[in-house]
Amino acid sequence: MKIGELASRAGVGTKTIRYYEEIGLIPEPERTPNGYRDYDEFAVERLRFIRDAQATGLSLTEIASILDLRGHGEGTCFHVIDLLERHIDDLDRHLETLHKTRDQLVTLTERAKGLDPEDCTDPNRCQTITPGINVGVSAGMKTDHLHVAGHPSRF
Amino acid sequence: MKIGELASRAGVGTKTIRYYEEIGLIPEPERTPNGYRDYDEFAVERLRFIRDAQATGLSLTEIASILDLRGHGEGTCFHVIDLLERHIDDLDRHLETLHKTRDQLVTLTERAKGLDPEDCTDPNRCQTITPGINVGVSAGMKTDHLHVAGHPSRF
DNA sequence: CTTGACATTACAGCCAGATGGAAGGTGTAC
DNA sequence: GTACACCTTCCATCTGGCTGTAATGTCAAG
Repeated sequence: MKIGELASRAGVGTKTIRYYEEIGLIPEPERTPNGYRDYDEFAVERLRFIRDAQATGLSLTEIASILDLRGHGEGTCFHVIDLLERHIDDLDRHLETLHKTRDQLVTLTERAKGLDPEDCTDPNRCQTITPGINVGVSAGMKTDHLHVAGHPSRF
Repeated sequence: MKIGELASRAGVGTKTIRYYEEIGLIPEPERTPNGYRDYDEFAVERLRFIRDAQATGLSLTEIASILDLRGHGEGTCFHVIDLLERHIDDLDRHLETLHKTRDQLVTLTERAKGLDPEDCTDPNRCQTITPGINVGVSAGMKTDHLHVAGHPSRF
């Protein structure tokens, strides 16, 4: 399949695919006689995996090291297993914060809805975030080593 | 409290705080006679909220619009409530993907551990991602409008 | 009265992760 | 045979969110 089809099936742009190839995240595909990239089914899988892994906070570089486990000897294997285990750990903590903050956002929304719309023009009443809203959340949450993909990356 | 104390209490850098002020995410604080920024307790709350909201995938601009609900009239209120509701929705879907992908990463790790280390040098065996690993995951997951903060933002 | 940690501003630079555009080749449908 | 979508490479640019640097000011402790 050509790059355009792969792109639409995997839900990314063609630019992105070429970029991934350039940084070694996906292997160079076969080429048709006219020079067009020619992908197989597996490529769709791989791109989807990349998207999901990215969503968990793995960087493209980390994903590359996971995808490229073969042919690098024990050391790399252990390194990657370690990376994965630490990441899963961080991810679990992140999920916890996420759940808590989600609930906080719900509270915030309820509150915003509960306000009399007329009060919205009153600078003293329609302030959605107030002291106390965060009580019990974010205390001691250390999720620092975990990070998420760059800006235009949508979940 | 001075910027340094606020920074360490909220778990961010002083640069970050000044940057937030610059983009209007936090209000300009009082100044001491010598020109130093002077913050109150509420500022710590606010910064923590920002961190958590950011972790759920809200951009700083979106957070700003939530934080700045007052004094903008009904329209803005409804707009923000809408933003929040859609975001919570997206977040729920994202959490689902995240949980699934987490499990997938666990599987991947188990698999990597199960491989005989000697095979790691064999390009044909130690390929951690293979067709099939993603089966049942990422199908139809559309979390597109949700996005996460820029690159150095750690969870 | 100097050292050292802190603060100030202004502005440049960095990073991941794309994204855009120019200039040109390909291929199929009408 | 020409429109039109789609492909190619190369290179520049954008975005979000910081982060660093320089040049300078403030202030408490020893």
